[in-house]
Amino acid sequence: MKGPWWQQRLCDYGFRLTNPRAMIIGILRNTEKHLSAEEIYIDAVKINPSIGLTTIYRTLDLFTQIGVVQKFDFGDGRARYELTNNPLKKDHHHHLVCVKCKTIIDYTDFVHEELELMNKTEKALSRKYRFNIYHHTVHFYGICSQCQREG
Amino acid sequence: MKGPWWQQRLCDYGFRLTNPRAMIIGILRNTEKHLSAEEIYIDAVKINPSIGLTTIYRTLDLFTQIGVVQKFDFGDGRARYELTNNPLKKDHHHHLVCVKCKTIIDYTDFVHEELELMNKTEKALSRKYRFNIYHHTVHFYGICSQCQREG
DNA sequence: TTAATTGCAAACGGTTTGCATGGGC
DNA sequence: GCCCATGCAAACCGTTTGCAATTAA
Repeated sequence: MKGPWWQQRLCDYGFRLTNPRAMIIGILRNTEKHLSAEEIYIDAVKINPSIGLTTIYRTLDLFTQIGVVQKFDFGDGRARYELTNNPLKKDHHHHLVCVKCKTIIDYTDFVHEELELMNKTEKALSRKYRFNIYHHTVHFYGICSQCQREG
Repeated sequence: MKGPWWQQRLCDYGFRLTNPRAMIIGILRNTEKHLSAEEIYIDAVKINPSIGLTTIYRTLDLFTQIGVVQKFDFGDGRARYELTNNPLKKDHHHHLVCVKCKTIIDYTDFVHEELELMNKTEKALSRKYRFNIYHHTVHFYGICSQCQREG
């Protein structure tokens, strides 16, 4: 085979389980959470203690660029990643964020209605701007009830 | 007057123009851009050379919490701020982001339709979760046409 | 005279980079 | 042998914090 591994077809990755790519995909496949690079690293070390955090970052960056994983920013100062089309995930990224205490609420209200519009918008934007769109986020920012009470 | 300045009514701020609050509001009022803390600092230094970056951060954080400014994260590693209800701004935060070259496109398509749904959702979420919502963002992530071409 | 505000420098924390080593065709 | 991949340590960079000094009421 010629060229770096990620330019080859993704489905025929024939590497060992201790391989960074295999580990990261495996870890992300088995969780419903949004894992940070460090959380993935902690899990990866259990499989292959000699892996480095740098490799995790580099692999995740590549995966993000080729669309295998999605990178999210929840405003807590660290990026979070999840596998594209993970069947375990409901895959809705609609959040209520408190700008004071940084609490994040995953809301599920109106998601159906929103998704309908989002998908329609996504299609139209893809066409118009020739973007290959992987995912979207909807964030509402404000003050939670707790913080309102505390003035 | 008793208590810290920000617990007093905001409209009667009677401080000098070299005061951090006055400078930041003035700077944000006169731009259509999303400024980062450092960009605001650079402008502020022109008015009052003795101001420190720390004060900019602290003031912006307070302004964000009391709703005077809105804090945005565009994924470029630095926070960006803008004045709430700035008449210079169209105030729509709907973006297309390329995960490869980090290009950001402000799209205006479907904004009317989206805003309608967003406002409806905002009202319902406010009520249900007792959130005092200031603003929202809609982000689509993917690969731009340029980056698709470059493989 | 008491509390709030500020600037400086240092710390912090997540991420990136330089570089030398190691591994796979 | 030649890329490519990897780990380590150090650098990076936006942001936060400790603290002493200053300012405002």
